[in-house]
Amino acid sequence: MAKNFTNQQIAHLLKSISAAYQIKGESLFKIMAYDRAATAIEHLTSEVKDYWDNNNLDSIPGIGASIAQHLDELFKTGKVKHFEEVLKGLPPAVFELIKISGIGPKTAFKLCRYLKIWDKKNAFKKIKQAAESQKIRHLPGFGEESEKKILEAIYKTEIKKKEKQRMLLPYANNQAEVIEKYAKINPLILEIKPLGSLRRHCATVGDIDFAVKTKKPETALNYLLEFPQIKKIINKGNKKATVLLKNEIQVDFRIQSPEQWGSLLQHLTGSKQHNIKLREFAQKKNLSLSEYGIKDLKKNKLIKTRTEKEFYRLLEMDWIPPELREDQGEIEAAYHHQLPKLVTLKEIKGDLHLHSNFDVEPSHDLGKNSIQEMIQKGKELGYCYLGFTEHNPSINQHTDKQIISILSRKKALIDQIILTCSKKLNIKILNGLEIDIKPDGQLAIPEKGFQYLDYAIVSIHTSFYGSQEKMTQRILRALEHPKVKILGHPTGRKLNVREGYEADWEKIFKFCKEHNKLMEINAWPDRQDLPDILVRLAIENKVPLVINTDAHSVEEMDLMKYGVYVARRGWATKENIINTYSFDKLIALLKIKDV
DNA sequence: GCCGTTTTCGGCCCGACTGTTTTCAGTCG
Repeated sequence: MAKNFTNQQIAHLLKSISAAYQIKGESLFKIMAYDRAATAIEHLTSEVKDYWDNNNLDSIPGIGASIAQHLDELFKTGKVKHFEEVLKGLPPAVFELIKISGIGPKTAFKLCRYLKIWDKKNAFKKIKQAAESQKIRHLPGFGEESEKKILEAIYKTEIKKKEKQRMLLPYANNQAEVIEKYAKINPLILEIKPLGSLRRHCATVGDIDFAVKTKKPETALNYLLEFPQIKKIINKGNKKATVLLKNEIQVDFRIQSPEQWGSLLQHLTGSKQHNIKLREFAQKKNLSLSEYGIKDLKKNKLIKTRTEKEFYRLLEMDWIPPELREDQGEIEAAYHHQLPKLVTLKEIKGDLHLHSNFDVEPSHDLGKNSIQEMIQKGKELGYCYLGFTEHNPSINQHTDKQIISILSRKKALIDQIILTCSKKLNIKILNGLEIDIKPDGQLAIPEKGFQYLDYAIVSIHTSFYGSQEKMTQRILRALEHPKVKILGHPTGRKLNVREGYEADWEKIFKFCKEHNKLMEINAWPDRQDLPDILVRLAIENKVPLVINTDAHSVEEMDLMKYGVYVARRGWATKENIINTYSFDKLIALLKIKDV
C-alpha cells in the first residue's frame, strides 16, 4: 500500500537532509543538490506523488537517480533507510531551529549541543528562554551580539507565525511608492526602482527591494536611512542596507552607479531560480554574471551594462519581461528569440464582470454605482464594451416568478440605456448575470430567467470543500448551459485567507476548449484567480481566457492591470485574452445573439 | 548528488554582511 506525502513534507525532508549533510561536513555539492531538489519540489505545480505514480520522478529538474530511488522507497514504505542513517545522532530540534532567520544548520546544531536540546517539541521555547536569561552569550563562538540577534529573530518569527502573511501586490505597490517619493526628493539619487517579486508582479510580495542609482553611494544611502518611517536598521554596509519599517515591512536598498545599473536591475529582479539558471548558462560561454556586470573569464575583463536590455543582449538573448523570470523555460525561449509577446493593459477592450447598484435583491454584495456611471468610467478607460453581471437574486427569499420578474426589469433598463447613453458614448453593453453554482452543480436561477440574459458567468460562492471529483463534476455541470460563457474566479482561492478548491483542471480545460467557455482571470487583489500557473496550463490547453475586474464600484474598474499582470505571468498573449478582441469578434466567438 | 550545444567525468552562481576571530565561516538573497 503506497503512502502519501505532500510536496511540502517531501521538500522539508530533503531540506533536513541537506542541513544534516552540512552539519556533518559532507561535500558542498551534495548539500546543494539536496537543497535544489527541495526547492524544485516546493515550486512544482503538480504532486510529486503523481510523478511517482507515473514512474517519472527523475523528470523533475534537480532529482536524479539517487534521490528518485530514495523517494520511491519513501512512497512504498513510508520511510527511507538512508535518510534515517543520515539523520541519526542529530537532534530533531535542529530542523526546527533552522526555521529561525539567521540560524543555519551549524549554528542550530551548536545551540542544541551546548544547551542540551534534543526534541523538536519546545525547541523554540527553550532557545528563547536561554537567550532571554543570557545563557547564549557565554557559549563558545557566540557573543552578546549574536544572542541579541537570535532573540530578535525569534520574536520576528513569532510575529510571522501569527500573521504569516505576505503583502498583496497592490498594497506593496503603494508602500513602495511612498518610499520612491521620499527618495526622489534627493537630487543625488538619480533613479530608484522597486525590484524583486514586486517587479515580477507576483500575486504577493514578501520584502520590498530597491535598486538605487547614484554617483554618491554613501550620501545617498545615509539619506535613505533617514526615511522617517524606519523603525530599525537591520544591517548596513557600503553597498546595501536592510531596514524594518514601522508597519513591519522589511525593505532592502541596494546602491549602484549608472555604469552598472543594468546588471543590478537584472540581479535584484530575480527570481533566484532565474538567476541561477542564467549564470549556469553564461558559464558555458566562459562568462560570469553578477550585479556588477558580465565578466569575460578568458580575458578576465568585466563588461559593465547601463541597461538590462544590454545585459541580456550580451548573452545573445532577447530582453525577458520580469513577469517571466521564474526559470520556466524563458531563458531558452529568449535565446532562441521565441518569447511570447505578452498581453498589455492597453490592449484590453472591455470588462465583462461588473456589479452595478441595480437592485437585483441578491444574497451577495450589490455594487455601489449606477450602470450609467460605470459606462462613463468604461469610456474613460477607452473600452469598447462592458458586461453587467450582478449576482443572481437570492433564491431563499424569492419565488421563481419573482426572480424572473427582477431579471426582466433589469433587461428593460439595460435596453433603455443602450438606446440612450451607450449609443451616445459609442460603447456596447451586454446584459449578463453572475450565477451561483449550487453544491450539486445546478444554477441558482430558473431556466426561464435565461431568456433575459445575453450571457452568464457562473461561480462558486459556497460549499468549497468537496472532493476533487465532486468539485470537477459540479463545475462541468454548471458550464453545460448554453448561456453560460464564463467560469468566474475559477479556483475560489482567497490569498491569505483560504486555498482554492480541488478540481481536475486539465479535464475542465478540455471541456472549455471544446465548448468555447472562457476561464476568467479575476483581477481582484486577493483573488488574482486563475493563478498564473493555471493560466499557463490553460493556454497550453488552448482555453480562451478573459480578464475581468469583478468591480463593485467605478474605482475598482481600475484594478484591471492586476489581472493583466497575472495573465502575463502565465505567458498570455493578446490572442489568448478574449477581451482584447473587437466587439463583433467577441460576440461571434461566444455565439451571443445580436445585441 | 546532478547533469550534458565541448563533457557520462568533472565541473557545480555570485557576492554582501556580520560576528567572532585574528583570517574566515555562516547565513542570506
